[in-house]
Amino acid sequence: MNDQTLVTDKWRAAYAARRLAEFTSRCRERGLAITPQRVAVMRVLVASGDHPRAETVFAKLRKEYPNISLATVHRTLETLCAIGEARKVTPLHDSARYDGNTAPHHHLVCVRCRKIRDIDVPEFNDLLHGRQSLGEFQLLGCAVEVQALCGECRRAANSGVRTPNSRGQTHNLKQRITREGETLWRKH
Amino acid sequence: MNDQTLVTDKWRAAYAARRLAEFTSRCRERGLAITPQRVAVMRVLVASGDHPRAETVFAKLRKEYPNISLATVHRTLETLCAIGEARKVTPLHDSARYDGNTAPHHHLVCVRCRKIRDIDVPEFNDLLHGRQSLGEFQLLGCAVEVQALCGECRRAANSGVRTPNSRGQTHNLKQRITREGETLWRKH
DNA sequence: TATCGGATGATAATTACTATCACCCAGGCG
DNA sequence: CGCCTGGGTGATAGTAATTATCATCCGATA
Ligand SMILES: [Mn+2]
Ligand SMILES: [Mn+2]
Ligand SMILES: [Zn+2]
Ligand SMILES: [Zn+2]
Repeated sequence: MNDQTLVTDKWRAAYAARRLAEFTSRCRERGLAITPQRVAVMRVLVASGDHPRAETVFAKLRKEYPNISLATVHRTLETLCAIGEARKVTPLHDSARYDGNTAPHHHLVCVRCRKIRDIDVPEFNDLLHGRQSLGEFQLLGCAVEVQALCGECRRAANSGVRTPNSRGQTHNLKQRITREGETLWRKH
Repeated sequence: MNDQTLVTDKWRAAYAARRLAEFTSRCRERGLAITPQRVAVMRVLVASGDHPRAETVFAKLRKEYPNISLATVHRTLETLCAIGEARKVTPLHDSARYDGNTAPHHHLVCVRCRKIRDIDVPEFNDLLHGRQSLGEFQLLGCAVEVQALCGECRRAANSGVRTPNSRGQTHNLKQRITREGETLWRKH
């Protein structure tokens, strides 16, 4: 883990050009219409090395498309994630989750119901190998989040219920999800 | 990384008892008042193995303290994090952050301004060693989040500006923080 | 036990989405 | 190329999760 581990702007620029070139055909494959807004959101996102939030993408787009709606930006970003053209860096961002366990440990997270279990993998506790800094950054620690499907959700997924957070053309169906193990209903 | 990596309920029960026993003296050291609400939030949190959200803690507390306020629960949970008696599993939960880079990579996050930089550490890409499951969970992947302080924030921290998210006795001072690199002002 | 500053409860305000719905336009068809 | 049609969009209302405000309370110390 040396300074080369920081991804460079140069790499990203070339990567962005390639991804953008493929984008319209990817939409066509998926049956998604190629609208100026959709392309623009993709272009701004893929050109950003800073993991922007919807507001930030919106702000950049407004200069070019003064009439674009923030809702469209939110929708489009979720669509891009759903078709695998983007990812959310913050899959657990919907509400803050607290932990009384201050011992060093890591987490196993069900991507569907967001159940979180503690795991203790000694190997994960020294991933930084005592390294104190990386470029301009002073390193403080690291957290491993293992994405998984819990038993309950695996069964549900197999029986054909769609996974949550996969926004698509059908926003109007209710889905059973569990949050922290409690069962509740949420619109999607 | 075998099944023993899942932390057991038994371990947690013993751990919870110990943490709770130390709690009042820890508050005293920090100059924090020992209120029934504060102790109760700590007790519920440390007894929970499920990384609850504020609402969930609130629901459990209400049975015992019908008059406790949800705001108090939010405040107290943040206080516990600030003094190191708890941690937030979701440090980036405040707004969704998107990434146009779908190549496998991991992230370096400034804990203060929430800048996120890509890092590519080949070693991090095989932490699961091809393992497909853990207990009831089907493993899908994993993400490493390296917590750090960026250069700008390190300088700010050294010059005595308090870190964000450290709720304490002084909620009423404004702080300069940057979000995704943009500079903005936020009340605290 | 009196004092006082931090803590709390009630509630208003804010932030970040998410739903609704009328209208629009991309893409298939002739 | 000019209609059709359903997904896409903009405007806006609604919701969930905090966060701020402030009068009142009460734990800590003297
Ligand atoms: Mn934990
Ligand atoms: Mn990234
Ligand atoms: Zn699950
Ligand atoms: Zn920073």
